[in-house]
Amino acid sequence: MTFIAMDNLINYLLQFGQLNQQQIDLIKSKAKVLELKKDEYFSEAGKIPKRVAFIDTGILRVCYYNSKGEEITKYFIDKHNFAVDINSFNQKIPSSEYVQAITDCSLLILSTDALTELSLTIIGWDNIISQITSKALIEKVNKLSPMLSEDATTRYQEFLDKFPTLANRIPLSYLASYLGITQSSLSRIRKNIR
Amino acid sequence: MTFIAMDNLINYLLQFGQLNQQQIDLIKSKAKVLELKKDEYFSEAGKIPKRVAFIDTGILRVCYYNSKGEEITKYFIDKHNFAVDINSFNQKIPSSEYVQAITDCSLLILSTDALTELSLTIIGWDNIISQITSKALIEKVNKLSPMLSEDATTRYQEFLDKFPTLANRIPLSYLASYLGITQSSLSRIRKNIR
DNA sequence: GTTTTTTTTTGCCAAATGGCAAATAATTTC
DNA sequence: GAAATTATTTGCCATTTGGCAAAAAAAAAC
Repeated sequence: MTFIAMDNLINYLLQFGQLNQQQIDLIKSKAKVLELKKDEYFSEAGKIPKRVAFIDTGILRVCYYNSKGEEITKYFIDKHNFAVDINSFNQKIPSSEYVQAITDCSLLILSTDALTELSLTIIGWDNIISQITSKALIEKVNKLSPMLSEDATTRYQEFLDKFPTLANRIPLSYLASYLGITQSSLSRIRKNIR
Repeated sequence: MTFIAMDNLINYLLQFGQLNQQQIDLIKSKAKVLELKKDEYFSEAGKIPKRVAFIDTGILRVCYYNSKGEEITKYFIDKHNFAVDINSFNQKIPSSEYVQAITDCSLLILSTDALTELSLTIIGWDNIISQITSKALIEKVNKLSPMLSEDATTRYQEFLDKFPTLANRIPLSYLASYLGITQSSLSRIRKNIR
């Protein structure tokens, strides 16, 4: 189990740069397994993030409370991606977001200290991290941008394409706020699609 | 003129890391002034980007054609920011976006070659660029994300707040597609606000 | 396996936005 | 500066989405 998870992490990293066996072993020695049950939080608003997670299995969501006090799901993070409030993590400032498991999750955790050591030890580590960061952010921008000009039904169907099994297992409110519509509207959209 | 522009670039970079005088002089020697007239393109879809621009004065927009063939303005880039299709630039693949001056612009250009030399010569350059990249992308995500749950009038007013003088000087179509609404809807929103 | 609580659906109507075409207004061309 | 072109506004009506509350369904607690 743990073994496969570590390999998934290493394979993910190898997409972005080369690593020799010694470096791979170092990374594996620093990564710790964390199992989260559905609904448990990986990180919370108000706290300075002290670790990043590589999702081996499961799905997380990132959410926050807007100025009207409504809980908004900002995005979902699928397995084989990193989860962290990158802004707060880099700047070492309290996060304004919650990161929550919406299914049972198996994560690999790298602490700030571990990341610092990897950065100091592995030539090219910073470059790998930098590429991963910008790739993830570019994907978010490219996902969000067209959503603005699509109608809610289209946005819902694209969510279904990306997370086919998820729609009926998570609270309607998570999905509605992500899509930018009310719960009742989403409920009607669902009815019309069937 | 040029002098002040260079200082603006250097001051911008210094927000993200230290540079000594020699490094500053090197950067200044590599940056070339480019003046764009309103409506001219800085880069075009289909071409591999070969340079980045620091906007000294003026405003650019990034746009693309969606699957319906509609031209969508993805975002506006204000002065004292970098403009580039970061994804295509990094991956050296053809861009899917146009970057166009929507006012007369004064830009400082860094070519791929110049950037490579800066990267090889200046310790910490890559880190500065990496920080700038992720900051810009995070800002875009944080801008786009709440727009989904706002109504069009609110989105328009936020645009007015950010670019107070621009709204009546650019084609309605640029703004409407950015806001995710039709031209006629935007026209009516304008009328109602007055 | 009831009871309680939470979530989702539905009805009703209002408000927002879209689609299309015609009318104005503004800009460009000659 | 008149004509032609382009951009914006407006009218009309359809569709989408919101707001609120009640009903129904599902999930949780006992």
